[in-house]
Amino acid sequence: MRASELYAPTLREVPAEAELLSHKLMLRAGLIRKAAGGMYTYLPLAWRVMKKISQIIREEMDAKGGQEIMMPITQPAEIWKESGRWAVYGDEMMRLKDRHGREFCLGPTHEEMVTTLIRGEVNSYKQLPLMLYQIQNKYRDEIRPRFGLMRSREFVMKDLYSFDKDVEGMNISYEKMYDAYSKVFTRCGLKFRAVEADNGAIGGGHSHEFTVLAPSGESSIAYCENCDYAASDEKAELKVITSEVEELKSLEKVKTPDCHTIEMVKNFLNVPIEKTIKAVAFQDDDGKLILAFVRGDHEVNEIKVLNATGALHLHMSEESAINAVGGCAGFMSPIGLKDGAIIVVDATVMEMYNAVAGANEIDAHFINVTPKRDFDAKKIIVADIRMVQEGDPCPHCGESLKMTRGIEVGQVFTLGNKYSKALNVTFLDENGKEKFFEMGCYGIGVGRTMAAAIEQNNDKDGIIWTRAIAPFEIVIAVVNAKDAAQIEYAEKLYNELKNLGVDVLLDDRQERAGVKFKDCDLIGYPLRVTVSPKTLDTNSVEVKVRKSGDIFYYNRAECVEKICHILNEL
RNA sequence: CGGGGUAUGGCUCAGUUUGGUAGAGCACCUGCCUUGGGAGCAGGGGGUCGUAGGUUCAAAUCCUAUUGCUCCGACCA
Repeated sequence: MRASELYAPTLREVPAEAELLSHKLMLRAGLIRKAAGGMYTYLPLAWRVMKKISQIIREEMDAKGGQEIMMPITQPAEIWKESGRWAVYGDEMMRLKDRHGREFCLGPTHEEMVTTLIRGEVNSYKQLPLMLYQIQNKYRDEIRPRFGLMRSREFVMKDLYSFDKDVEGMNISYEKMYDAYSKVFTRCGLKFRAVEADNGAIGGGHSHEFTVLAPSGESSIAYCENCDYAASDEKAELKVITSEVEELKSLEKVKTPDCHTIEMVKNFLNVPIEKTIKAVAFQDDDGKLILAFVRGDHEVNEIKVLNATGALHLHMSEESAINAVGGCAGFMSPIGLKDGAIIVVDATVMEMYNAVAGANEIDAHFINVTPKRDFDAKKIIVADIRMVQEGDPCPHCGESLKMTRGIEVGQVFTLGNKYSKALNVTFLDENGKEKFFEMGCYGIGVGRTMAAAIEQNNDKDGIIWTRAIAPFEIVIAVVNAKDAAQIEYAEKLYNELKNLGVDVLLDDRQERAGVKFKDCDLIGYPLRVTVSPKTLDTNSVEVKVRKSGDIFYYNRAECVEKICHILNEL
């Protein structure tokens, strides 16, 4: 490919619409252009990257027995009504009607499609396991598309669906996909973690999110450097922190004028923050008051509160609800409250001795609170309800957890028979018994993977592609393209490399050298070979590694071999 | 859906307060010059100022409505 023929409109200035670094770089480097909110055209460079990522995915899916298919983007409403998700999916689903008024949607996902595909066709356990996948556009009418390809309304996704005869088989398929995903993201040169995730409404099975580590990511994860443990911040389990047993002092009420925050109480009474108990008041959808208590230096994890109480949604409570049970905002504790509230106490709080907690009256706190003694065990729920913090012990090995942010690029989870049951799709097992398929589904955002790679690999000059997914592996920059000698020299080298199967771009544009160098750095080809009057004089070439900035000079005779060698190291 | 911002040439923006007939830089075209880090000189093309109403002798500018985009929040496989 010649740069003079390549459609890659680079920009000097950043369009105002972009905020995220990867988004800015993709626009500036001429990778993408916006068509509408959350919808982008992939220009040649981006599409080359996407094709390379897709190919890696294909190879790894096929290696596990996956078979590629292509299902329609447009799906009939009937199957969604049958599974019950036509109503559940809400505004996020793009809906349309044909000329006869029949309802369709643009597929946000394809469980219904693939499950009904095999309905009546796969009838025997002998045909299992089966893994089908596609790489195709998905549609989700996001409330707020943003960050370019990170959160768009139309996006390219690989989705694979596994069908097994039993849970055991399903778990094997899951493990295969977990392994395949690790290989895919490793080959893409990404630093990532497989993060334990919540299965949410589906429940029961396993779920991992494959998260690329990047400070700009939308999700926050806790991970351990000592073992493999990693979990989303909301999912991260926490062990009880025990404190040294102390001699119990008697409960005492003290005046704490105007001390309605933990910080003020701590300072006023001059106690360490670890000796204080904090209250957070929620109400569920029915208006039921839920009081959550954690140690003063901890934060409440709302998801865990939901799980502990069985509530479906939480919002901050009205003051009147607090007053109704004899509480007092800013000065609350479980001691002496009237019935009517669900009280959830973090397990770590139950291990505290002689602590400070609210007295349920204005400007007063209790001191010497020992929850084991002073809280009414019959009226409280004890559970892990705190949010993980940096330095908390790993639930697997006990080492300190680290916190980081990440971009979710893939997810694997087991579905069980949720969809086969809803859509009534069965087969006959060894005993001639009718059974529902045990399914799993596994997604990778292709565009998001590309964006994440940029987010993780860039510098002030632009993108730094890893070789495996670079739009071109090498660019040959001709300093003066009007000089026939340089062009001729470069073309010869270009052909040699091309014949060896190297993915090479010849920058033969009649631009000044500075423009070419800037573009090369911005687009981020892993290797740049420069042909100039200087190199011509010495019958050599200059090779620059984008990532390290290292520059090498090689004689013409040995340069092809040397270039291939460097390439293999990248 | 709530709150803010914004809309002027392909891009970045000025001009709006105080109405007077549209500007800069970059990009583009032509020529010259130049070729190791987004050069220089000269000439040139391109905008019904988001849209629709209204006020006015006169509207990019003031008023009303509407739409797109964007940020924060809520929400989110």
